[in-house]
Amino acid sequence: MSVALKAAAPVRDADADEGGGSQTVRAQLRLRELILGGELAPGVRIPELALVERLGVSRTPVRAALVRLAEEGLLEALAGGGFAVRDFSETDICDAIELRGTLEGLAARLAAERGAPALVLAALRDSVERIDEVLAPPVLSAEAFEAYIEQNGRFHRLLAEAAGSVLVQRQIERVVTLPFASPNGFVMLRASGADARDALVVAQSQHRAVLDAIARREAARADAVMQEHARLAHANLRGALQSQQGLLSLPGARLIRHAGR
Amino acid sequence: MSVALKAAAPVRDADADEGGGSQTVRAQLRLRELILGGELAPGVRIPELALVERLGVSRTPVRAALVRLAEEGLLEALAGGGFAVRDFSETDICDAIELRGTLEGLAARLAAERGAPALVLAALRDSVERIDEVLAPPVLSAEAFEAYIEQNGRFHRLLAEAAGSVLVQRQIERVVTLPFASPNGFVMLRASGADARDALVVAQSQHRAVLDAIARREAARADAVMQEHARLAHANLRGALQSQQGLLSLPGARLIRHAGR
DNA sequence: AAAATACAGGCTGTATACATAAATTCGGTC
DNA sequence: GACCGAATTTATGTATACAGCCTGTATTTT
Repeated sequence: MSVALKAAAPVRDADADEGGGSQTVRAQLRLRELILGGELAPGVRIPELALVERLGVSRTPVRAALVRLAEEGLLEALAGGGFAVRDFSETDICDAIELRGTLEGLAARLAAERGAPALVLAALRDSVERIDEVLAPPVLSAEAFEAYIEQNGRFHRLLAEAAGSVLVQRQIERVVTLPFASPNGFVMLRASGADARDALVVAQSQHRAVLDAIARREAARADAVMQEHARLAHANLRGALQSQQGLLSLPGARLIRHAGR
Repeated sequence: MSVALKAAAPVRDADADEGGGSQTVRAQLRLRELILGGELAPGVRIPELALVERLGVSRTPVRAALVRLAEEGLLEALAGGGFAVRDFSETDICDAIELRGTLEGLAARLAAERGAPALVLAALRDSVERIDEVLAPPVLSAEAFEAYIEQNGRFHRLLAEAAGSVLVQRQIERVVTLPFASPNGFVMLRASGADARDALVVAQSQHRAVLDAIARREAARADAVMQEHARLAHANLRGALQSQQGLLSLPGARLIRHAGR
């Protein structure tokens, strides 16, 4: 009973002091890593005590983290109590991509209709320019890909902000939490392909188009372009599903339920 | 310390045994009622102990309910810990309506593209027929309004189901949780108006149009009609904001932050 | 032999006790 | 009289103890 001996111990324990936040936040982050890393089998109940052991915190923050991640959609609440890792079908992934496209389209439309804040617009322009620089050389290095992923993520975050609606922003954040729905979800597994740069060039042209549409207040165009932008991920998904080994490199690949099982 | 005396008492207490579910679910429902009823001032921190007293359960389920409702968007997590009731601007309400329209449009589009399950389609038809019956008489009774609200809610729930995507369904449910974003949000405060029946007739014509579009697999039409359908709420909102007293009758009216404050 | 029931084990849901951090108030000093 | 600091009070975050429920297994009965 090493746990029992810890009674009345100071909160800040020596072991596992990685995250900066509270125990709950740390547990939530660590647990998400565990899920996305595929270390917890989908569908089977996760005993809370197992997580207490693995995460090094007591049941209360574990439980809080479980509830949070269930609301996030990564876990499902079981009938007899407790939680299990959700698994996602191919259709679910398509839906998630479509959902992101729809919501980002809405964000772009609202930004165009109402006008985005000058600061956000400037940041968006900066983001696009930086991606231009990244894509300038005819062959991309690994660092270039890294930089693209960072700026791409920034662009999409800024776009969600540009709508000026916390509600829309929250909703987008929630969808993007699912690993395959992330704007960067399928980017990395294209890194090896010969047409890797071409795919990013196309995506970047859409970035520029959306930005232009928002600046010119062309709402319908902004919406349409952003929806199409998300659909790039569909093509990437199809490609990834054919070359099996590519799929395994993306975060949360183990959560995908294959037809066989 | 009446609370302390309850120590080791059986879980099923005699008092406040309304809801059937667990303590947490009961606390969540009761707390939502409290928030929507405007009994908790927006912006100020809610002491957990106050809720323990009002809800008659211990801190653990109270805390769980707080976390759930924060994820739902009705509460905001404060910087120094704890939670407070969120308040919503007029823009937020518009956004919520637009968001619902966009997501329900997506659901309708997906249902049209992929084909809705026969059972769901039949239920949708039944729902529309029942609303037809409700709207048949030239003057509507209070019971008729009640019946409309029930069937309208059923129609929208079924539509979210018709897309065949749990992801989309969940997302819609989340938006609808906000009182003013509900499909029935502004229906009741039109009950008194002279053109009350006319508004419902228009809405019903759109119900029929969406259903027709889904059945004929006309995806773009289904999407467009559903978006326009949600925009009826915009007009209702404008009307409600002009005649002040109407606003107070809708659930969660106290959460609306007025320009003055 | 098969099915149903009873028992046991473990797990979750719930309640409370404790420690730490924050806010407010009171007292002292400038 | 006003401002700053310290102490007290309170509230949250965390840990654990307890009780009911579900599940799985074994035994008994038909």
